[in-house]
Amino acid sequence: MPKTRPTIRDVAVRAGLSHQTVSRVINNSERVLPETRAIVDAAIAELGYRPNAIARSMARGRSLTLACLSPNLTDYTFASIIEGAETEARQHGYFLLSSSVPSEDSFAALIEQLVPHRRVDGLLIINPYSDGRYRLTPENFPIVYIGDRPRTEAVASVGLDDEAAAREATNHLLSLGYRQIASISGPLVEACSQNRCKGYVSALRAAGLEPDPALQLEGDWSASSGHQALLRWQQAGCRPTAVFAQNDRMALGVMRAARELNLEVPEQLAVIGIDDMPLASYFDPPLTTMRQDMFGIGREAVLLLIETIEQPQLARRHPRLPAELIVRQSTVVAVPERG
Amino acid sequence: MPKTRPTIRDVAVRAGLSHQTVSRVINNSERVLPETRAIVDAAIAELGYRPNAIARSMARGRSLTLACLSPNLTDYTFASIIEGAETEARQHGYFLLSSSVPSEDSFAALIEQLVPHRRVDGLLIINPYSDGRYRLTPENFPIVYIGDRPRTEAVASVGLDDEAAAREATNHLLSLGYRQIASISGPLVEACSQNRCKGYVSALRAAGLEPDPALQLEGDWSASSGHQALLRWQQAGCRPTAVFAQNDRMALGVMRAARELNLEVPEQLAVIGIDDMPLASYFDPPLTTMRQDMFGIGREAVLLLIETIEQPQLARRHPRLPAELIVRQSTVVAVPERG
DNA sequence: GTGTAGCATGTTACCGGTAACGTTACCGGT
DNA sequence: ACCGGTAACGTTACCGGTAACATGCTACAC
Repeated sequence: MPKTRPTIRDVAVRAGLSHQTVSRVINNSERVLPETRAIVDAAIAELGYRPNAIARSMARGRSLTLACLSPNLTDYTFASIIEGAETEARQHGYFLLSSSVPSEDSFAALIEQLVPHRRVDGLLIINPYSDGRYRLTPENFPIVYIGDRPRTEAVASVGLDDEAAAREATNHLLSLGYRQIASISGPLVEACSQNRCKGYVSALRAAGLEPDPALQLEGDWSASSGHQALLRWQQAGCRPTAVFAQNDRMALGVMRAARELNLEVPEQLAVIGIDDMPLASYFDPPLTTMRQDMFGIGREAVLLLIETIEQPQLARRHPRLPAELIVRQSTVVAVPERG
Repeated sequence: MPKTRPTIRDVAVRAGLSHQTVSRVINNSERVLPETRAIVDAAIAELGYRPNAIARSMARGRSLTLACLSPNLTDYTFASIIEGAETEARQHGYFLLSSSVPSEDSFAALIEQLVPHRRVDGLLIINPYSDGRYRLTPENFPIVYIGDRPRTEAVASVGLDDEAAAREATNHLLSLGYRQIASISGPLVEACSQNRCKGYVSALRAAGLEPDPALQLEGDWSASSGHQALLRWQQAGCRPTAVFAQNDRMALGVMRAARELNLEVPEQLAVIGIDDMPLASYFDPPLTTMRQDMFGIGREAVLLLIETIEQPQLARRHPRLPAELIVRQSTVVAVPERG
């Protein structure tokens, strides 16, 4: 039993053929007689040969590896995107390196390790505009942005249809009769937050309501920022009857603040979020939200990236995926059990 | 401006030296005169040369890549472990492929793609005993198990000190005066669940109490299994005054069921979990739990794996990390604000 | 019968590094 | 003066594949 794995030349010797013929067989080339192929296949099976992926990458000049750079790996939205991307990548014969790059510095350092050294064939970048990292992305290299739409050409992107999702969330509240609808956004440097604000405003205007600037606050996606927002409205004497939070965590913070203020949800304050995070249905009360298909966004991102790698001349696309309204008890009082 | 990146030979020509001398410089070999090194460094800088990682892997026979195989990437415990592992790996010059392998089949397929093809130098396997995947792990290959302790030798492992964590959780409830303490475990096929049960039982015995089998149920880590557990005890006429759930999600399910049964938490039912998941402090009420350092477990796992790769002769270690009690309002009634 | 096209397979070079060994020059000891 | 040792650098082979071109054979047209 040999300690080192057999190579393509070992198989060739065993089959009594050249290593090039073996290469043709493992690459499904046409130019091989069926009986020759059978001989090679038998030799491969007998020796337990598997082509060395590194050597293949070396010869082809492609690593068949992609990387996904995310602010962190633990946030459920990012993790879902990565899971979707990883699944799709594997189906296309690629592997995915997913890396946590909290700061611009770590982002720059990782780019330097991945791109000039040819470790990966392409990059997926989540939330490139959350800080200055978009300025550090390499040029003339296959890249797909996830979340925000690129401000430059030659980079594809994919994300949620933020404006439509926000409009639908706001319309849901409007259809239930709420008129004093407050909004808490993500950081406004992110186009994603801006677009959700747009959707909120346009839904109000379409209903004949003029958006009140005092009812619009900027958060940072965290539960505590949602919590603070409601307290601030309270202190300012605003009395919203409903809150549209641009993500579920902030919505949860709002509900926590409501409890502290002895406001019943949804009777005195309706709350809607975006995401449908794992335990949203276990919140108190269960959270109405716009479900985002983050897994699907990750898959789509990889499809776009592979397209960019294999067909560089194609125009870059920017698909937006729809969100789905999930009605729970944070906007509608519980209905009696059926049956 | 050349389209292809410069190679080590381009640098050699530019420096008027051999490519081997350039190789010595980029590998910090001793045997180079300082002035020669300066010439090479200058040539490298002028050409913007970066060593090709793939070629290096090829020549050295090592990919400098590790893989982490996890049932999924979205569960916060797994994601934290992966983030810790990825961070530590990068600090040691390795990259980490993290893959979602929900089933035994996908696990086997991925192992086949990674190991015989030499894509990675070692494997991190999360929860190998949650199903039969431990039987599919390759032999004579560097592996570290995360979670359960291996039933075979030659594999290192790292995880929480489950028994101690469970003992401390139970002791916390005992110290508050609770005596009817129920327990809901993870799947009992996982050693981790078994060990937490052991800790629970030993704490009760140490307090002079005989554990009641009727108060011990098996869950599956999901919130709904925690929910069902409390309802089942209720139907069976059991009246626990406190519940130790082996993770936070099940604890959340218990609290949801308590609300449906109009049981006040913690006045009529105290609840403690394990993990300290991100929003545990935003649960209603905020959840008392044993904080698990999953990030640290991931880091430690990579250290063990690199040790296994680089010093195969060393005996395998099995460190266990401690948990930390985080007291919140699900076991202790809210204290008045200080100040 | 011969030129030639086409197919199956072989030979050689190459991808970009590293490793082993070779060469040269200089040094000190006797 | 001769020898052995060693530092500094060069030459060649090699890692395990792929790509381009070469070869030998068969079939067919003229």
